[in-house]
Amino acid sequence: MRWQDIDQQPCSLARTLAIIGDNWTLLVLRDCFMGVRRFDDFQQRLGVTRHVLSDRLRKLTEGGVLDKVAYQERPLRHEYRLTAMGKELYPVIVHLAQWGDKHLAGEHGAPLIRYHRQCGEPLEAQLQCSHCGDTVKPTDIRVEENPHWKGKLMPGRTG
Amino acid sequence: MRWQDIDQQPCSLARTLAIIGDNWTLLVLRDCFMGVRRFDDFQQRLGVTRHVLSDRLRKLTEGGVLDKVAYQERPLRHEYRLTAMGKELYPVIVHLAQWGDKHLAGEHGAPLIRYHRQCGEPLEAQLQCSHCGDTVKPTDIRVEENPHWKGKLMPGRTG
DNA sequence: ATAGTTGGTTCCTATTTGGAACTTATAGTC
DNA sequence: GACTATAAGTTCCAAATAGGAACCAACTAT
Repeated sequence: MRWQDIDQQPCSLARTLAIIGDNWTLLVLRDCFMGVRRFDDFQQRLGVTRHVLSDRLRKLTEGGVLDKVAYQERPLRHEYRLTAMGKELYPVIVHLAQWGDKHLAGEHGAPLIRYHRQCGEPLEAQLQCSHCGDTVKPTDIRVEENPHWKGKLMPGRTG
Repeated sequence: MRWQDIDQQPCSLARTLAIIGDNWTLLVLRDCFMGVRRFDDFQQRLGVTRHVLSDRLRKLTEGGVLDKVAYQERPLRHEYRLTAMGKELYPVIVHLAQWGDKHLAGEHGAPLIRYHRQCGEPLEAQLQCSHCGDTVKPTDIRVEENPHWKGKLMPGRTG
C-alpha cells in the first residue's frame, strides 16, 4: 500500500495522518500555532525546500486545517491561517512537545516553556474526560469496534 | 535542511518528530497500542513494505520508544514492546484519532469507539493541567522562551 | 524430503526530496 | 526609464527514499 492511499483505511488515525502525517507538516503546524502565516516566514524558520512547503500548505488547506486568505491585492498575496478545525489539533502539538521536553531536552533544558495562566505553573498536560472531568490514564480506556467493521480492525489481544 | 537533521534543532517538537514523525511511524505506534508486537503482524495490518517497516522499528527502538526483546530461542525471534517512555505517547494517539473521529469519519461513523471505564461514556479527551486540575484551552497557555535561545525560536507575534 | 514460519535483507524501478535558479506582479528608488 | 526589492510560488536536476517482489537463514512440523 502506498502512503498516499492511507486515507482509504477505516481508521481515524490513518485519515488524520493523511493530512498532517507527512514529514514537515507537523512542524508547519507548530509554526502556525506560534503565529506564522506567510510562505517565506515558514520557509526561513523551517529550512524546508520551497516546493515541499508549497505541497504541505496545499494539503493542509485542502484538508481544512488551514485557510488561505488574501491579505492584499496588487500584487495579490495570500497567507495561511488556522481554521477552527485546525486549532483543535493543539492538544496534539502540546503532547508531542511535552514528550520531547521530558525525554529529549539537551543540557540547556526545554527551548520553550508553556505556562498555565490560571495557576501560573509550567503546564504538564494530561488527558481529561470531558464528561466526568476525571483524569484519564491509558488503562482507563476501553476500545470497542464499530460493528460495521467487526473483526477487521483489532487483533485478538488488545492492550 | 534535510528532514533527517531536524533532531539538531532546539525544538522539542522537532526532536520528537525525528523519532516518530516519519510516514508510517505513528501508524506503527497505533498498532503497538492495540497489542501488536511482531514484525509480520505489523506488516500485514499496515500494508507497509517490509524494509520500510524494518527501518521504522529500528528508529523507534533506537529512540527508546520500543524495546526489542527475544520471546524464544531456537530459532531466535524478537518482538517489539512499548517502553514506559513509549507508553507516554498515548495522549498523542488519542488526540489524533479523536480529531479524525470528529472531522473525517465516513457514513458509518468512527471505526473504533473509546470509552472511559470510570464513567462509561465515549471518551472526549481534553487537556488538563496536572497542577491545578483545570481544563486547559489553547488561550490559557502562555509560552516563554528559555533564555538560552532568546529571540531565535519565536516570531514577533504569537498566537 | 518438503513445506511452513518468522524476521528480516536484497534488488530494481518509481516517486519524493533537497538545493538552487527562475517567474510573475508590483512597489520603491536612482 | 532602469534597476532593485518583495512575496509566493514553479521549474529543473541529482540524490535519497519508498513500493513491490523475490530471496535468505534457521529452525519446526508433516
